[in-house]
Amino acid sequence: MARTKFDETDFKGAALAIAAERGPLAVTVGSITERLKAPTGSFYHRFASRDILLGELWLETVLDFQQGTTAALDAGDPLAAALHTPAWVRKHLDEGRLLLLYHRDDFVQREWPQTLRDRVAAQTEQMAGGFARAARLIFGHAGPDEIRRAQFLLAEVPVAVVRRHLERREPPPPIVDELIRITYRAVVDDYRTRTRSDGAGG
Amino acid sequence: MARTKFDETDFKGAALAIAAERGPLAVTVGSITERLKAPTGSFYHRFASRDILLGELWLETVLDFQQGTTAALDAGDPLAAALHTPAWVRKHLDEGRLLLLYHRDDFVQREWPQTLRDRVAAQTEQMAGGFARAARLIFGHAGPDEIRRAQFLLAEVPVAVVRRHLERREPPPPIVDELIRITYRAVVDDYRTRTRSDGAGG
DNA sequence: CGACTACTAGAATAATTATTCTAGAGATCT
DNA sequence: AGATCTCTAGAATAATTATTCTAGTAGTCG
Repeated sequence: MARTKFDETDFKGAALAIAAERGPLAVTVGSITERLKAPTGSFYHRFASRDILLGELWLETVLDFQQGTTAALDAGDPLAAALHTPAWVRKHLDEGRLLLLYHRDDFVQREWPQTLRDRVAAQTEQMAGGFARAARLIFGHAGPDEIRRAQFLLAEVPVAVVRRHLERREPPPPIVDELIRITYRAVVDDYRTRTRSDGAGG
Repeated sequence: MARTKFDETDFKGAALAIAAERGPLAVTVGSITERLKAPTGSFYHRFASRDILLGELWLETVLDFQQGTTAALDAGDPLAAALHTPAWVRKHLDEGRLLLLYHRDDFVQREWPQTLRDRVAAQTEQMAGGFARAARLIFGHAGPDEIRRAQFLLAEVPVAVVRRHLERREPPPPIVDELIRITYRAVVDDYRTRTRSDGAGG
C-alpha cells in the first residue's frame, strides 16, 4: 500500500471550503486538486465522479443540520426547532453558506447520482415528516393548512432571516432570534384566536 | 438592411423562458439560438456577450419588480409593499422564478459587465433607500434596528413564503398573503409595546 | 526478496460552451 | 442597376472541465 496522502475527508474539506468561498459551481475537480496539490488520479481513486463528491457533501451537511431540528421536536419544543437554524449556522458558517445560500441541484451538474438517490429521498421524507410532527405539536392538528404554517415557522422564516448574514459571512446577530420568536408567537396566537372564533381554519 | 428575423426581445424572451424552466445556468448561447432556430451570428450581432444579455435580463426584471414596491411606499403603504411580492409573482411567474429562486450572480459567469455596473449599483442603492424609507414609515425612525426589521418585513418574509410555490411553478395561494399580514402586524406591535415600556429600540 | 495492492502523478482525451470569422442575402438609397 | 448597410448563416476556434489512461512508487504479505 502506497502512502496515503489524500483521503476522502481531505477532498470533501477542500470542496466545502471552495463552495463556501465561491459557490458550488466553483468546485471543480481542478480547483479541489489544486487547493490540495493532489493529482486528479487520486481524486478519481476516491470518488467515481465530481457529482458524487458534491452530492455526498450536500447530503451529509443537510443531515447534520436536520438532526438538530429533529432533536428539538423529539423534545417537544418546536420553538427550539425554529431557533435551531441560527444556532447551527453560528457553529457552522461554511456549512451554512453551503446549505442555505444554494439549491440542492446547484451541487450536481447532471442528474443526482443513482447511488445517492435513495438517501436523498429518505432525507426529503424525513423533512416532510418533521413538518407534520411540528404541526401537530404547535397547532394540535396536521392538516395541509397547519403543515403549511409549520413550514413557514420552522423553515422559511429562519432561513430567510439568516441568509443576509450568511451572504456577508457573519454570524447571525441576536435580532435574528428575536424576529423568529416574534413571528412564531404571532402565528400561534393568530391560529388560536381564529379557530376559537370562526369554525375550522383549512 | 436585411430582413430582421430575430430582435433583442426575441433573444431575451427565449433566455427568460429557459431560465424559468431550467435555471440561468441552462441559458447558453446554444440553447437560446436552438430554441429560436437562429444562427449564433445573429445573437452576437445583438449582444456583445452572453453575460450582457443575461445581465440586462436580470436588471430589467428586478427593476420592474422594484417599481411596485416603490409605488406602494410612495403611497405611504408599507404593508402593500410587503404584499407586492406575491401580487407581482402571480402576474409574472417566469420572472418570479428568475428573480426569487436564483442569485444575481448566477446570471453572469464572470464579473458583471462594465456596461451594467452602474445600473446595478443604482439598483442596489434604490433598494437600500427603500428600506430606510419603509423603516421611517413603519416605525417612525430609520436606525439600523428599524431598517433591519423593515428588510425582514418587506423582503425576507415575502420572498421566503413565495419561494416554495415558485419551485412548483404554481401561483402563491392566499395563505401566503395571510402569513405576511400576520407577521407584519406582529413585528409592528412588538416594536410599539417595546419602545413604550423600556427606553429606545437600538 | 518478489509479487501484489493501493495509491500518487499527471498527460491525453472528450465534451461543452463562448466567441470569432467568413460568406452571402435582402433592403434601401441614389 | 449598383453600392452599401444590416443581418442571417453556420463553420472554425478557443477555453474550460470532467474523465480516462498509462506509469511509477511505496508499503505489505508470502
